[in-house]
Amino acid sequence: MQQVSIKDIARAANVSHPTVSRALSHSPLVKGETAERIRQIAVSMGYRPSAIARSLATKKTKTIGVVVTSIADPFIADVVSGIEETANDHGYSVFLANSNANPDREVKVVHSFHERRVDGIIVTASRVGALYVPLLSQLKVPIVLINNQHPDEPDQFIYSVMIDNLKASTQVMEHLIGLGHRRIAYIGDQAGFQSDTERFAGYRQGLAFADYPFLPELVVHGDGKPEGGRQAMERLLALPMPPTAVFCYNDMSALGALRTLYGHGINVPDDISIVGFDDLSIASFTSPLLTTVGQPKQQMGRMAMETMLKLISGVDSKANIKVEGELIIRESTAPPKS
Amino acid sequence: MQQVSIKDIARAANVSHPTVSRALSHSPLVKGETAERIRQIAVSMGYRPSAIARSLATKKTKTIGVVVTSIADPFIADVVSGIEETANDHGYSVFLANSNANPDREVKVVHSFHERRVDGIIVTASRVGALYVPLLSQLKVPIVLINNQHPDEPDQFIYSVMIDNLKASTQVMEHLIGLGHRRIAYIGDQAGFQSDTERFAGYRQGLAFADYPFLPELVVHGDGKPEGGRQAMERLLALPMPPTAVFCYNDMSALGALRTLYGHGINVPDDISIVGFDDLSIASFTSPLLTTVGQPKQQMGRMAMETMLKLISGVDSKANIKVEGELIIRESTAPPKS
DNA sequence: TTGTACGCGTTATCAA
DNA sequence: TTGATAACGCGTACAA
Repeated sequence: MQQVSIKDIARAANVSHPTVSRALSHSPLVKGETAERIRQIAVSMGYRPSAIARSLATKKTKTIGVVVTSIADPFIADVVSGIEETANDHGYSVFLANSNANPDREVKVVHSFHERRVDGIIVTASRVGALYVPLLSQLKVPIVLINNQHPDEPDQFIYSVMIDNLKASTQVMEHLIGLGHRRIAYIGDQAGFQSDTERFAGYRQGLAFADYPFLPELVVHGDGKPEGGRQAMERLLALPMPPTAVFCYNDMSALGALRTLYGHGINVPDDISIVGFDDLSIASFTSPLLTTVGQPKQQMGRMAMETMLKLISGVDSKANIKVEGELIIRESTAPPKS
Repeated sequence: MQQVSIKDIARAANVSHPTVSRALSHSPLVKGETAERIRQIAVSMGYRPSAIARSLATKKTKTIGVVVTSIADPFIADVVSGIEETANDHGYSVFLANSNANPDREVKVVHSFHERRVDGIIVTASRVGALYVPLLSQLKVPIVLINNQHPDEPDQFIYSVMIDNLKASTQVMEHLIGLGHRRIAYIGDQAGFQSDTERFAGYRQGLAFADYPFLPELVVHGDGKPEGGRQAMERLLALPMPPTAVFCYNDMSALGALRTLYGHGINVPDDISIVGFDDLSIASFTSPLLTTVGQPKQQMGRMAMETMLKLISGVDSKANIKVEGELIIRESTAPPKS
């Protein structure tokens, strides 16, 4: 008899298992005195309830599944950290699964979560969300998306937490324009990602507000990673008239851009200003420190989990939560040279 | 009847539940013909087995618990990614829990894993391992530690995967000395961490091999994070005779050191060479690119999980796996000036 | 206030 | 090759 069960305790305490069960869950139905005695015996026997058996009986597992495209992505890691913290505080455990943005794997992961009867599923930064959202809603468990890249499909079962990209990127443009920049470039992500689309819209809106012309040659695309940013920046430098400031889709791209400029001996921010997006922790340790848009990453995770808790308990919650970014001005932006 | 169970299938197929169970697990005991029919019905009814019920019956959950000090630590995130991948490939799901290096929380987490009856526990970079290792071994589930910071206590239940710090840091010293450096500083972590102790030992060994004197003033301590590295570097610069090369305990510290040097207008590597340790992805996007020691982070995660799988299946495994680091020479190291 | 009896959805052990 | 029946550890009506 490896694991001690309530029956063992019942035997030791000369009561029935239900009484033990009640005593341990602090039910008012059991006499305080005996309840106390039972609890002491439980502790002395090193009893730990089986969440498995409990789940089978209650039909609740107190677990939630978290799908990420990659846990090695620092942005996502922060979000997950917020989810996990809140979950743990409320007695929930989190299953973590990597999808690698691979549709087959995503389907597999969702099935696995289903079989484990998770009480809810949180998906972060799903790029192929559209593919399996229908699959998800079949499960009839609450689903919360964080920074969903396909917010177009309206589904009453889907809740989301995302940043207000438009507003934040408009602020970036105001900052740059306020410094006196006119030739401002945009290094985007691949086409079709909602966050890129929205940030780009902010870029154009900023230009429009200032009555500056939109110059298509100043818009190049990377891949959201340093390498793409590097190449995109090379293309901008090859222009007959390069920009004096560059607004990068995210910090990772900005890192690549910074790298290219360093390689060309171009000084940031004296020669060219750079702005990122995300405020990854590295942004505070580049040289120069990166001006960027901070997203409350951990908090977004917390909010997603709080939304989840409400949904699980049957309370309705705001379907689409928008959080605000914060422009963090550091060292990579300055007025243009002349 | 929300969830369809094997009983529902049994009814639909006019057989008994055990037969359904056997058919679905491809038992040879059931006639191929009926088995096929049962499986089709199962699919058409959208059946998904309940891992909960299965676990209760089999006493195996096919889950493992992963304790991390912080999932936002990029090193750990990579390791976890390796664990998760391997786990998933073998039908295991992973519970992720943050301990924040907080002993109370670690104990809570371990209890939670116990209650969920995980088949094994992997702990990464535990700094307070000593505190709850006894607690862990009580559970009688396999435990694998990754980069345990307290490998001193020999416990037959504990398995580990760690990097050969001594060897790697000796290589770092050989590289630096080979470039012609004589005044080489060491920026360490806080006292008591095994990896710091070992890397520091490599530092001294490297010095000894070259017959260079060990100069205590060239050893300063950070906190393993950029801020600590920054301050440590300031202290080194304040020396009457600053070093020409600095070996940093890890990349995060090196980032801080780089930052300080940038602030002082000191060129890396022309004026001072810098070496890190870990090869975090940022190391390939600093300016200049960081010379560092690569650790097979994902692979360490995979190896830990593979060890776990062996232990779970009763096969014994190597108790202490040491993996080798790899010196990656990039741009932050060069011969000293004169 | 406590005990009896049953159910949760599977697997396992028999016997048929 | 299949079907009864029990078992896993807990929660919960219902009865006492």
